[in-house]
Order: sequence, then structure tokens, then C-alpha cells
Amino acid sequence: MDDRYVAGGLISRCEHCAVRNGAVCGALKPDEIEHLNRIVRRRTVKPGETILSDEEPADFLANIVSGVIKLTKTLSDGRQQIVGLQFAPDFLGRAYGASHRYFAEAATEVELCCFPRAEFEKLLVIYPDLEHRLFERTLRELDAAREWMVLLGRKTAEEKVASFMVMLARRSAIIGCGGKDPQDVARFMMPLTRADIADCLGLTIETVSRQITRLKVQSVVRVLDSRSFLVPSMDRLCAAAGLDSTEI
Amino acid sequence: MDDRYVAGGLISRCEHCAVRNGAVCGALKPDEIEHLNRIVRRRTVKPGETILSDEEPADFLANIVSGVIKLTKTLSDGRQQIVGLQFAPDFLGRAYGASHRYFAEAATEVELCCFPRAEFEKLLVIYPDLEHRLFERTLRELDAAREWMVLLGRKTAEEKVASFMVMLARRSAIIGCGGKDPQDVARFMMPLTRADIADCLGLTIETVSRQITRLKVQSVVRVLDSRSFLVPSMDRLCAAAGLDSTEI
DNA sequence: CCCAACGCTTGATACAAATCAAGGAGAGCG
DNA sequence: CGCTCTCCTTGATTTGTATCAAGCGTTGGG
Repeated sequence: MDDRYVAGGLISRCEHCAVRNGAVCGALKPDEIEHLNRIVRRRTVKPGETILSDEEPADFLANIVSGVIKLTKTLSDGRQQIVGLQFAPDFLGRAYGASHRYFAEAATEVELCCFPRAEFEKLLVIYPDLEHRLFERTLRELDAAREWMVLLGRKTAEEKVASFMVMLARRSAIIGCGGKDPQDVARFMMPLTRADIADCLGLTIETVSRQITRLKVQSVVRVLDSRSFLVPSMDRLCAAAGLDSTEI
Repeated sequence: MDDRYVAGGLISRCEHCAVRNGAVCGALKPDEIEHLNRIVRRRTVKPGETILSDEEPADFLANIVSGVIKLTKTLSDGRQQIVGLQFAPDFLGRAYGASHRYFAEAATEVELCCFPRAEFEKLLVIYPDLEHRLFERTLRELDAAREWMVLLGRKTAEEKVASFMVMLARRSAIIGCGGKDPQDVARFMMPLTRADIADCLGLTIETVSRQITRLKVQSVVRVLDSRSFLVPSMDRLCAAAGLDSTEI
């Protein structure tokens, strides 16, 4: 199997990941890559399919090669909250304690690079640096979760939707379509349905739709089609999101 | 210095912590305790004082010996959200990356057991198990944050207040005041003001106050005084919190 | 002692977002 | 082609929570 896929984001010589994750993705030695190649298994998941459930223990962990995964929690009466989004080249799964406390569901078509749990835990012993990188990742996930708590608890519907767009633009934008400042113009795809956005933001689909319309009317974003957007000024979008320039 | 205080929750022979944190708190060898005793420094913080700021890098990490610490984030216009509460014997501070992304403020009088950052990072090298325990802790914090996201995004004001009481009762209750089932009667102290509760739950103080009154009228809780509560039936409180028995 | 400050509660009113309801655009299919 | 289905938008109405406002009890200081 191609190193690029073994790589994903966590264990990686993959250029893409190295750029995105900087120091976390230290290069592995050839024999380590070789080792990984032997235990890894590729898998493709269709949109809407469940990848991990909170009921059955997960027997694998995975690098996300492409696509978007929703981590969801659902109350007994059906109210749902998305507690995390994972994009390539994120890492899916918990190293310790096999059981997940939430569902992982494919939001788009997803390609995974799976490590059987038992094998992966052996890796943790063999390559001590691996646990450290997992730890760094978990710290960043915690920061993101806490950032999101501010959004859920204290932002208005318009700020929530704008913040969501900022997050997406930053994570997946094709930046700088001709403008002199690369921050000036960002185009991005929306990998989620309105229902998913609502579950992310603690809103209803109608409110999400209305707020997108409002941002469109104010010319904060241009809606190319319901799944792709253009941001004329990142600063204005950030202002609508209630973020000052100092923030992430 | 007494081992109990060196211990806190993270690095510990402390019985209290061992009970609360189980396997995470492996016993240290006598020379390790000795090593810790040499670098640790005790500190007391008054309610309302800032312990860590997101502006200046933190030069220390700490075990919480007693008291409650709020982790807060504030938007530029002053709206505030509490993104975490830490009780004794939790661990305060980030191992990697000195800068905090939030404020840590004493909610009550707090006693800390501080490790200078430089010394602590040497410890991480000397005792590899230490990083692992920190990692486990971080995973639990992440779970708690995601649990809280469901509350912030999808629960009603009444469910939020009831959930908050469940959390407090579980973390700090004097359980089983005479009832045959230890789950039957729980009494707990409220270490936070109404304003803090509101900032935790994404509500206003007025709404918090009204919902506490509602729970009182429904006899879900008895208000002994504005800072202490009695829960006649944990099951009823959980029902009011929108938690089924299977949940945390 | 009085007075101000603080934390908390309660009431009246306003408003943002939910809910209820209808319809349009596009995809897939017989 | 017509059909259904899903996703999305928009409008009318309701409702839960915020906001504004007043007052109570306790604490601490002059």
C-alpha cells in the first residue's frame, strides 16, 4: 500500500499532513513504514453509514484519508448534537478504552486507513513517540471542543452560522482566488446538509437556512449553490461570527 | 511536605485520589515522591482571583488540593462561557504548549500544589508513565466537554440546571444520608454563584434562579439554603436532566 | 447604627429561535 | 414523461429565554 495512505495524519511521511500538522507528524523510518503497511487495511464508507457506535466496542482505529466524519450524541428523545467533525487527515478512535462515548458517522463518502486495535496498541509500545503525537492531537481536540462550547452557549444564530463557515473556510478552503491578499477571497464546499449544520450548532434547519440567507443578503457570503460558498472578505465573515482578529 | 499534597490527583499515593481515579493514579516509588517533594510549592488563591490567563504563558502546572476552579472564555463584548470546572484532586495546566487558551479563575478558596513548568517537563522525561496518566486525564476531559456540548446545544433551561446538579451531586455529594440505597438521598454544596452557573449553562442568572425554583416546586430538589441542596431521589433529578439511567 | 454592595428572587415585557406549514428545485426511477 | 423523495427555502405563529425592573436578605464598613 502507498505510504501516503498509511500515513494519514498521525503516522506519516505524507506531505499533505506534514503541511497541515507541522511538528506533530514526524517522519518515520523506512522499517516503521514497512511495519505499518503490513497491518493497515483500507476501507470505504458511504455517506450516512455508521463507522463507530457507542454500543459495540471499536475493534479498530483509523486515519481518515478523505471525507468528513460526524461525531454525534443523541438524547433518548432523539435530539441530536454533533460534538465533533473530523476531516482528512485526522485520526479516528480512542487509543485507550475501546468503547466510544459517541457515534461516528460518515457525512460524505469516506476513505479510511484502519489499524486493528490490538496491532495498534503494540505500535504504541514499539514507537513511544506515537503516544505523544496522539496526546498532542487530543489536546487540540479539547481546545476545539471548548471553543465550540462558547459558540453553543453564548453566540446568536447568525454568529453560529458565520463561525461555522469560518471553521470550514479555514479547514478546507481553496484560498486566494486571484485576490492580492490570500485572505481576501475564500471559496469552500459545504460537506454537510442543513440538518447536520443544525445539529452542529444547536439550531433547527429552518434557522440555519434563514441565517445563511441573511448572510447572503448582507453580502457576507455569496452562495454559489447550496453546497458551495464564496467569502469576499474573511474579515467581514469573522466580524459576523463574533471573532476578533486575535482569535483562532 | 506531606505526600498527600504532593499527590493531588495526578502523581499520587493519596488514597482519596486513588479511590476517585482508579488505575490512573499508580503508586510512585519513595524516591519519586522524594523528587516531587523537592520541586513542589504550595499556594493559596482567593475566590475570584485569576490563576492562569490566556495572555501570559503559564510558568507552572498544579495539582488542586482543595477548592473549585473555573475555566472561562470570554467574547470581545463580554459574553462569558465556562468551558470547564476543576475540583480537587484534578490537575491544572497544559503539559505541552505553555499558553492557555482560556482563563483559570478560583471559584472558591483554592489550595494548589504547583510544579514549575521546566521541572515538570523534566519529570515527564524521567517518569514516562506520567505522560500516559496525563493523556488519560485529557481523554476524560474531552469526554466531559463533549457531554457538555450536548447540554449547551440541545437541552432546555430546566434540563440544564438539573444536569448541573447531577454533575455536582456526583462529584461532591455526601451520599446516602440514612437511606437504605446510597443513591436515594444526596446532599451537595453549590460552590458557584448563580452568575457562574449561568456562565456554565449558557443561560442568564434570572433563568437559573427561576429553574431552581421550578425544581424546588416540583420537589425534585430541596433548597436548604441558596448554596446547599438535598436531592430526595437521584432518579427524579436525572429524569429532569434528560438523562436515562444508562448515561453517565 | 445606617448605608452601600452583593447575591438572589420574582414580575412584566420583548424578542430570537422553534414550531407549524407550504412549496420549489433537483435526483433517481419506473 | 410523471412520480416520489430528499433537501432546501420561506412565511406565519408560538414559545422559551433574555431583558428590564424592582425588591429582599445578608454582609461589611464608616
